[in-house]
Amino acid sequence: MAMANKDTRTHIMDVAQDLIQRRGVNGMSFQDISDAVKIRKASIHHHFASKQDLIEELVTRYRKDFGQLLDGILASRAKAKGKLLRYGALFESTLEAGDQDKSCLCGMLAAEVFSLDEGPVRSVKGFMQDNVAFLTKVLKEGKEDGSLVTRGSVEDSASMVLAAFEGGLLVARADGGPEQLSAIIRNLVSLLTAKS
Amino acid sequence: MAMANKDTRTHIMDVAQDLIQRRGVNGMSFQDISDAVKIRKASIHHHFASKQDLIEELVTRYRKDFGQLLDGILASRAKAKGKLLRYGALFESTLEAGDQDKSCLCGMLAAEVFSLDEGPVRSVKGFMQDNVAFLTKVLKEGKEDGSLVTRGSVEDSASMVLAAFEGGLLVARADGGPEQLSAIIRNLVSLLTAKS
DNA sequence: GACTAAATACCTACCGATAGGTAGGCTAGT
DNA sequence: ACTAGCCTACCTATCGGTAGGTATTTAGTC
Repeated sequence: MAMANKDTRTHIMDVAQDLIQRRGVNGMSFQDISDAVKIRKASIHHHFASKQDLIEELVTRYRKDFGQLLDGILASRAKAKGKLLRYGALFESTLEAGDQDKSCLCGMLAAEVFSLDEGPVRSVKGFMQDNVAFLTKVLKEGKEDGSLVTRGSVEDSASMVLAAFEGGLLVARADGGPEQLSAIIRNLVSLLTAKS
Repeated sequence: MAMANKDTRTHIMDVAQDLIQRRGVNGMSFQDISDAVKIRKASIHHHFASKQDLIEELVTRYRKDFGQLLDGILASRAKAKGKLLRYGALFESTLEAGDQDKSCLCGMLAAEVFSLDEGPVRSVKGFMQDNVAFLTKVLKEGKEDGSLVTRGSVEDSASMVLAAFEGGLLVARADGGPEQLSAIIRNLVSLLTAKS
């Protein structure tokens, strides 16, 4: 049939994403994928023409999946503060998974952005903008229902929250572990919570 | 005499640090250094036995230099909020320098922490702890003189500020540029400022 | 001051390992 | 007969690192 073997293809993508989230783009090689998927290195090229193509599909999928999670949070009945905590839990679950050493895919790619082709770079930027847009909605909502407070422009606050959570992942992974990330998230959400 | 040619040695370190801040550890090669310093690749090994040795010296120097800047801020007559802004300016100046594409050295190394030997990892952790310790002092001071407010433990707040600034560098470099970083810093400092 | 010994700072030439990628063949299902 | 999916075998480029040589400078001794 016309479509590729979805299992192997997805397997390759899953393994590659995992490797990038742990070691970064330049720390991940086709040989690593080959070893994990138990397929010859050359066979990977049957599914993905080049490394950059693989990365592009990876970040596109990640952005889409993450976007759906954000939409789910937006559509939930939770109050704005609850939405913010659920958003934070996405970052926490990334670090808590497996060997507690994974970062956000787009956070890693953002660090190594100059090793990326135009396509992936656009998608990484898009991911950041998606997150800022999401957070802007949540913070606005919280301002209106009186559960959250911000200073300055709401968009800037949204950028700040994204930066804190992405940076939290970075700092916690290198130093304090999942507890530090949780503490960071709790601390910022608390700071954004309106006094009762 | 007994000491190495300081000029070349320092030149290598400067170039290597620059490359890592732009492209990351695994995106920097001895050949890149060779091209920039105009020295044969093999000659780099005369000054640094291995890549990890070079990285180790790099991060040690960075941590020391950054620590002196932090001490300078602590010793200044500025109020706590002013110290926080001066601290933020350190991150801003990193991104604003040159082609506006440099990140914090330790932020980059934190992302690629699993490509590092034990020595460099310890130093990166130490850098994070230095920064949290510094921020804890500043935030405590601000709490006492009434210029800053925090919620929860001051240490957690310090972690959060570090995460936000490191993450701001990451996000801004990939997407919104120096203006986004400045907005993030301003926004968080404003959020931490006591109402007058 | 002249001669020697050693160390410094670089060089050319090379190493094995690995990087991403290509060519072409085999096999099984449509 | 065709194609999807995987294979072996191989390519060139580059990686970090090594071996060994050559000037040049420094230090010590007569």
